[in-house]
Amino acid sequence: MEWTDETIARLRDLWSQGLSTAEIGRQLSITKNAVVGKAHRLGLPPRPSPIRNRKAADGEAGTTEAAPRRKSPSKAKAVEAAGSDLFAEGKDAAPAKAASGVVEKTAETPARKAPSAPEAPKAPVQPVAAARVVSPVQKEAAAAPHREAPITPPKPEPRVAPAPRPAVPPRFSTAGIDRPTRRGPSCCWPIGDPGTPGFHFCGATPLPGKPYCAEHAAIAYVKIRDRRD
DNA sequence: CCCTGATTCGC
DNA sequence: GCGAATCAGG
Repeated sequence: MEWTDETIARLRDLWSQGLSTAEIGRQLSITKNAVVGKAHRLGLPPRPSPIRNRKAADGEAGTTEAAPRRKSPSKAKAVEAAGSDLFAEGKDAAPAKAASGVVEKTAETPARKAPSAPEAPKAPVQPVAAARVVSPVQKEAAAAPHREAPITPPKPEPRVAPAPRPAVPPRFSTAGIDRPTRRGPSCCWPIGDPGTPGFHFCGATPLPGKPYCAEHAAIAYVKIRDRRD
């Protein structure tokens, strides 16, 4: 995966908007693992994860286990490697088991529920805008690749949801982020890193029904259009 | 079962 | 650095 400044910017954008990793991955045509991995490397703020930290609050009894989370995949290998030592004889360890595409990735479920709106995290992250629900459209596009239209290509049709004006009430200090002076629609393409002093939005006049101006809409949606396979 | 994100580790 | 494999909670 080529992590260009563009893709990273989009990753950060989508990430800060609270989209799920899988969703981000879909929009970027990468796996959620890639998204999560990259997000971590970028040091993006972790979003409420389904799994709790085993010891969110310490002070419990017991204790000796500082970090027994080491099960890790290496175990399989360790067994495989060291297996010849103890258990080699009686039975084969049969290390292969989970490897088979167990859950896989829900390849292309035709009818997927729209990504539920992520709850606002209490963490110091600030959702800048509502999540863009674009998946259904994508699915639609992908679901109907079979179109006999040699001479009459159906209208290009924006593959993105209209995305109503978010109009996010500034509950926290937005000082430093230059907001559009007027209240009309403005391009909300993020410039810079959210949370840093220089961060701001494009602010140009967006395309009708789109959250971005022509320039950024091209960047934002080209991949989506391209990703349909 | 499905979803989710986190972590590890081979590449 | 990257991401698949894996783990683990809801």
